Order: sequence, then C-alpha cells, then structure tokens
Amino acid sequence: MAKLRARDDVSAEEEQVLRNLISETRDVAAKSTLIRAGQRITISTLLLEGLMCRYKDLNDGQRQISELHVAGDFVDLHSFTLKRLDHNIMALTACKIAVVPHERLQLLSHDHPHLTRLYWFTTNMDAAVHREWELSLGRRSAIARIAHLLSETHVRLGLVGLTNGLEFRLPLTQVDLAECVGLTPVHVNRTLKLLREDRVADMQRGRVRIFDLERLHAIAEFNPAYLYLEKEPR
Amino acid sequence: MAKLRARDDVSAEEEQVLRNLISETRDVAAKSTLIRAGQRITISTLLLEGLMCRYKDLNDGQRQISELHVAGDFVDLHSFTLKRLDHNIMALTACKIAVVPHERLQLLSHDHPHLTRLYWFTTNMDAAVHREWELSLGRRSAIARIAHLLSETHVRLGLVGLTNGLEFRLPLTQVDLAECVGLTPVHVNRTLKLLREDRVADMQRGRVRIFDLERLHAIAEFNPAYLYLEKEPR
DNA sequence: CGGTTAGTTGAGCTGGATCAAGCGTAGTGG
DNA sequence: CCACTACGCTTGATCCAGCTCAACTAACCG
Repeated sequence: MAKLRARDDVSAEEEQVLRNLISETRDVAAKSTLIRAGQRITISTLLLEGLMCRYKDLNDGQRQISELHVAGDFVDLHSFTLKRLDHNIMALTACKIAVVPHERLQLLSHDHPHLTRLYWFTTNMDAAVHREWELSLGRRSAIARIAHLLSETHVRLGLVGLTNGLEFRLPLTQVDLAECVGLTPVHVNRTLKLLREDRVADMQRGRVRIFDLERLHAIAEFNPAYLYLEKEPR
Repeated sequence: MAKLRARDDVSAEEEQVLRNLISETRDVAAKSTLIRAGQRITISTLLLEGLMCRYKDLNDGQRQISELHVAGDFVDLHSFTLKRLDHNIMALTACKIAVVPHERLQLLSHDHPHLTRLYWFTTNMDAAVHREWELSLGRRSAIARIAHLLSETHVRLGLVGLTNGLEFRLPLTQVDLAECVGLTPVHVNRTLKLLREDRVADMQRGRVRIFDLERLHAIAEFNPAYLYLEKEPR
C-alpha cells in the first residue's frame, strides 16, 4: 500500500477498496513452490512478509530467477489477465501472503478505473525490472551483476522500511543469488569475496552490508529510474 | 487487431472503439531511435509495418535489446501507465506506425473495462517475453539462444501472416542479433554457420529459412506457452 | 555431537570474447 | 561503366572470464 502511495495518490476510500480485495491471509513454507507454470489460477498473491521469486528452468535443471519479490509486492497480479503463468513462483523464505480472488479484481476493473490503472502500472514496473535484468544478464560482468542486484534490493527494501541505512536482511543463499544473476554458485562466491575485499559490500548469512554505496552503484552502473520511485503528474 | 482476436473475443463495436484510438499514422526511418529512455511521453505507438526493438545500454556503448516488435505489436503501450520509459525504442527497419494519444487510452480505461483488461493483458505478454529472454540470456548456450530467437520470431510473425511456411523475412543484421542474444557479432556469425551446416536453419540477408523445425525447437528447448497463443475461457 | 546444508578455495578447462584481416556486394559519383 | 566506398559478413589466431570438478571448512540443527 505504501508502495502504491509512493507513486500515485490513493484516497482513503480507494484504500478501503484495496483492503477489501483480500479474502484471507496464509503462511507459506520456505523453499516451497507456490505456483507452477501452466496451471490455471483464479487468485493473485500479495506478499506481506518474506522473500519470493519468479523462475523458469531448463530440462537439465538449470534455473533462472527472473525477479525477486519483497514485502508489499503483488507477486502474480499478472495472472489476473494471463490466467496461466509462464513461470513458477517460489517462496525463498517462510512467507506470509494475502490472497486476492480474481473475481474481486474483475469487479475492481469494472468499477475503479483509477485503481485499475495503478495496478496495471505495477505490472508494468515488473516488466521494467525484467528489462533491467536482461541488460545485466546479457551485458554486465559478474561483479557488475551482483553489485546491481544488491543496489536494486537495497532500494526496494528501503521503500518498504526493511533497511537499516546501508544494512539489510537478504536471506538468499549463494545458489539463489547465482540463479538471479546467471552465474555459477562458485563464481558468485568468488565475486562476493572481491566485493568484500575491495570494501564495497559484504553479504554473509543472509545479511548485506554496503560499505561504499557510491562505488557499488558505479560498479553496477545502477540507475534507479527503472524502479519508478517518483510520483508522476498524471 | 488479429493478434487480440486470437486471444479473446472482441465485438464489432469494440473493434470500432479500438480503431478510433488512432490519431494518425506515420513513417519512421530505419535505424532511428523513436523514443529515448526518460523522456515524458503522451502517446503510444502501434507498429503497423516493419521491425522495432526496445533496448537499454551501458556507458561503454554495449547494448542489450530486450524485445523485438513486429507488425501488430503495441510497442510502448506501457508508457500509458509509466509516463516515462526505462528503455529506448528504435526502428530496425523503415516502419509504419499508428499514434494513439494517452488521453484516448485514459477514456478507454474509463469506459471500456473489457478492452482495458485486454490491453493490460498485452503488456503482461511483453513481460512474459522478457522473462523468457532472461532465461535465454542467463542459462541457454549460444546456439540455443539463437535457435530460440528464430523459433520465437517464427511463431510471432506467423501469427500476423508474415511467414511463408518455414521461411520468413527477419531484416536483422548480425550485430542486431548479437544485441538480442547477449553475444558478440563474431560469435553469432559462427553460431549461425553451425546451424546452417547442421541443416537446422539458415539466416542470410534478412531472410530466415528453417530446414528442421523440430530440431530447431529441441535445440532451443522452445515452449511457446509464454506467447499465450490460445484463447482462455475468461 | 553427528549429520546436513551452505560457503570457500584450488586447479585446470572451455565457450565465447577479442583482435585483426579479408571478402562480397550494393550504392554513388565521376 | 568503372573506380571507390561503406557496410555487413566471414574467418583465423589468441585470450580470458567464468565454468567444472573436487576437496575442505563453517555454521546450524535436532
């Protein structure tokens, strides 16, 4: 909700409408796959607590995570229009989620064009993240990819109050991280070591500490414009 | 239009509404950048003829194309909700486009929830393509990336009647292709040679010929589900 | 305190990058 | 009609970022 308000004005009445979309909340176990590609879905999932991801895989088991989701993210709002997803959704940690039935979104899209556009906007932001990751995967070096991921999560977690200055929890294993940035776990390990030794940033046991934000952003060529942090006149 | 009808029912009246969105048509020169990242936009662009792409670049000039667009694609419908794009849009060939002012989309989103959902759906499909490309860039080998790109464009061009069986025009240079698949032009050249020598597919002077579709798809691990070709009950 | 999962490090390898030269062909203008 | 140029494609030689394989260590957990 805070996430939406950061980008556009939401009236008190609208806020109530959004709250009423939720039919129930649920707990999800760590490392469990919540939604599988191809299955027909009639609800969407709002992430309240924990870390989730979208991923696709190849026949040999190689996996590519296409986006990370943090508290406040609508993990699969796009399933409302797509009906089936082209990717899996997995909880990386234990999570708390809110369930939003598609019928309620259907009603929303009928009666609340402004909120519909706002939700449309959030799915377009996901696409913007995908594009930035395509740039990372296609063109950035290993160290830049990891620096970029840390920069992005730093901003996104900061938006929902989950950072403490330059420190934050990011409970990813090095294997998970490797699946985000298209590298092997071994190389991720060596690259993290580089960042640590250069006193740029450190990631240990699910905790990130940034020592030099400016240098981190420079290594990543991080430009947060794709995260659409500012409110636009509409 | 045919593209939409392939995925959902559009009434004759709705079709008229969509036609009226267009304010004008225009020609765009090959190799010209139509929209630059960050600029505020008040129109969206429907591609009528030609080939366009979305791309982002790094400071050293390295470029990553994040999606190709063919006739019938709404190239930057997402700018309606985003207001500024996070990427550039370039015409790869001479193109014909239709201009849709955002004010008209605003009215549409107010009066036509069904069509709004349909347009929302198309931007979600773009995101699905981005995710599949992330998988390619992160995990597929060079030959699989190229085989995948050929498989995808074969289907997408086929949808709008721009293929002739296993042959189609795809006026990309090897440099363009390299920027799609995150490789160097030299390596793209060698990989195309492999595909040609293995009698899988051939790409020369902007013309693709597939010799063995099954093998092409197998190399790519191509699964067209992410292109949402079937109409879903809604 | 034993087992299991995550992280670390070394040695050697390889897919794709880099650098560089040459080729084919479509314009272009004299 | 033919040089000249420019652009895209091709090929060879060499290099290196990141991969693979394998062994070891640290932390956590019941």
